[in-house]
Amino acid sequence: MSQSVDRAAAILDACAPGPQRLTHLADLLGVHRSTVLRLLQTLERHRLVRRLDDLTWTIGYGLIGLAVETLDRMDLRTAARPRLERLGQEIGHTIHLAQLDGHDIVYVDKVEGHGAVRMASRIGAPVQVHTAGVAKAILAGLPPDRCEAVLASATFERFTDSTITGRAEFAAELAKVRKQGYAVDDGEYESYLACVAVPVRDGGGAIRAGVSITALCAIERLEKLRRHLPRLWAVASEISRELGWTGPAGVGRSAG
Amino acid sequence: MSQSVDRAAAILDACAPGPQRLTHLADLLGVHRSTVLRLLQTLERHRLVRRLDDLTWTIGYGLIGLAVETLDRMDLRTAARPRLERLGQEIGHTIHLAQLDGHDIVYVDKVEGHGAVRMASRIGAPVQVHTAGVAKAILAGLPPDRCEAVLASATFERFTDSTITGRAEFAAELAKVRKQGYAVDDGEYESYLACVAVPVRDGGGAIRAGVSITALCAIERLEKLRRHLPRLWAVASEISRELGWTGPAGVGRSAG
DNA sequence: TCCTTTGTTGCACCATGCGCACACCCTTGT
DNA sequence: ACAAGGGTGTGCGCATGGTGCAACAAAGGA
Repeated sequence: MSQSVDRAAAILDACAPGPQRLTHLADLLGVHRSTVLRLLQTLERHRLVRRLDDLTWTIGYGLIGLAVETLDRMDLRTAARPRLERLGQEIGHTIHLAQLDGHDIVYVDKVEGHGAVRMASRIGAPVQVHTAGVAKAILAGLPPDRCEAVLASATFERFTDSTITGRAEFAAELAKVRKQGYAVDDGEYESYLACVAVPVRDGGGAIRAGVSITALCAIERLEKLRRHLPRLWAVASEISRELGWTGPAGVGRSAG
Repeated sequence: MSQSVDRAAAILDACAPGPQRLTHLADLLGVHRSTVLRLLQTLERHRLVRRLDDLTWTIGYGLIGLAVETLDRMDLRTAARPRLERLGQEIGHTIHLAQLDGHDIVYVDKVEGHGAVRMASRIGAPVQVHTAGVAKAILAGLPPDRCEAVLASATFERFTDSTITGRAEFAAELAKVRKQGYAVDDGEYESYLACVAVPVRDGGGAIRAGVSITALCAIERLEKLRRHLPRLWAVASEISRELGWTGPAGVGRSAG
């Protein structure tokens, strides 16, 4: 492990929520401000941070460029993006695409809904594995050992009255997802949000990703969101095909 | 300067174009593979890189999250995004938003056009300062010393027959931009692309950003793109107002 | 005008980062 | 079945790079 790189990474983490002063970063890291300044100067040289006019430090465009270049080259996103944009245009709700990443599930794409309210979810951020529809859609399609590995770190924290907090109860929920071919988040993370989600298959037919539609309950309750499932299954299936999957055609539990 | 952080940053740069093997990164950096492995392990711990199933290394979701979080918090982007999406929806061409960053100009937002062809421009990437319309729109509005500082590193490389390669010629072009209130790229970078651009003002009235419309000449030549200028000036003005600018209302040279 | 805070730099010291040697794993060829 | 080649991963001793300190500069507020 490299201590200097560790510190540099901590500086980057600290700068993402907003520009930070040198002395604040030194306090945060517990090192001398001359140490932080040298780390910042090296990060600045690579455009990973930049210094603003008021002498605060923020994330640099070089880092942003690395992230955007990486996202632009992801097959899953390339296959999904135009389809998610069209779907978002049609139905007007927030669309998420998420992918398994080791023992995490992360958002990899997002199409904002038409309404005045924006979801706080963010590309690159981890998904709540025990509440998010898209997480359940993926977990339900994983081999048991892989599913267990992802859930090993889950705390099953109660967020609302609807949150599933028991592991046995959650296993039953996943069995239900496998049976019906889609997952839901029925106010389990935020009581006023509802979501339906379906899995996306990779070229080998394995489930590594999922796509979801989320809406405010005040705008569209879960029952009405379910009406979009045929369309969502179709989108998932198209994405899966573009990734090389050659399984059964059509909508429903076999799709995606 | 920190040598370890320098190397870690070089690893990140190398991974953005695509996943890389350990031995390749060691060759690239000219250090021992055990050195690279330890740097990678530290970067992985902070989710700045991730290891794929085939043991190659790629940019991690943690880094992507830092970038997206930073972009999401930028006032300029927040003000611009819904307006650029609406404009893109209306006219169907690629829209760019770029901002001055020290002595560089970088793309900070982009709305893809409707057509089958996608522009290679990328958020976070630097703009060609002597050819891009959006760069000329910004440069024309800078104080002379600031403009010179940006141009100091420009090479005025000839890309097409239309490229402006003389500094005096370029100064004349900027004078023209000031006079007419908009800039163009008339096949100066790629012969088959045309673009119109206008500046965006910050809260204090200074010009630090610009917005542009780009199209394939085969779809819409420069003369027709000019017809979108009233709409583009209006968008730039709205963005400027949301950033706190209180200057003259209306379209034309005074706008944005 | 003075004090405080923040940012910056040169220098000496020591803790960390380095490469080496070895081990392990996987694939390919005989 | 075994050997060879290529790639990855780790423990350890040592040299060097990263560190904090002291001093200085700049800016802002009392």
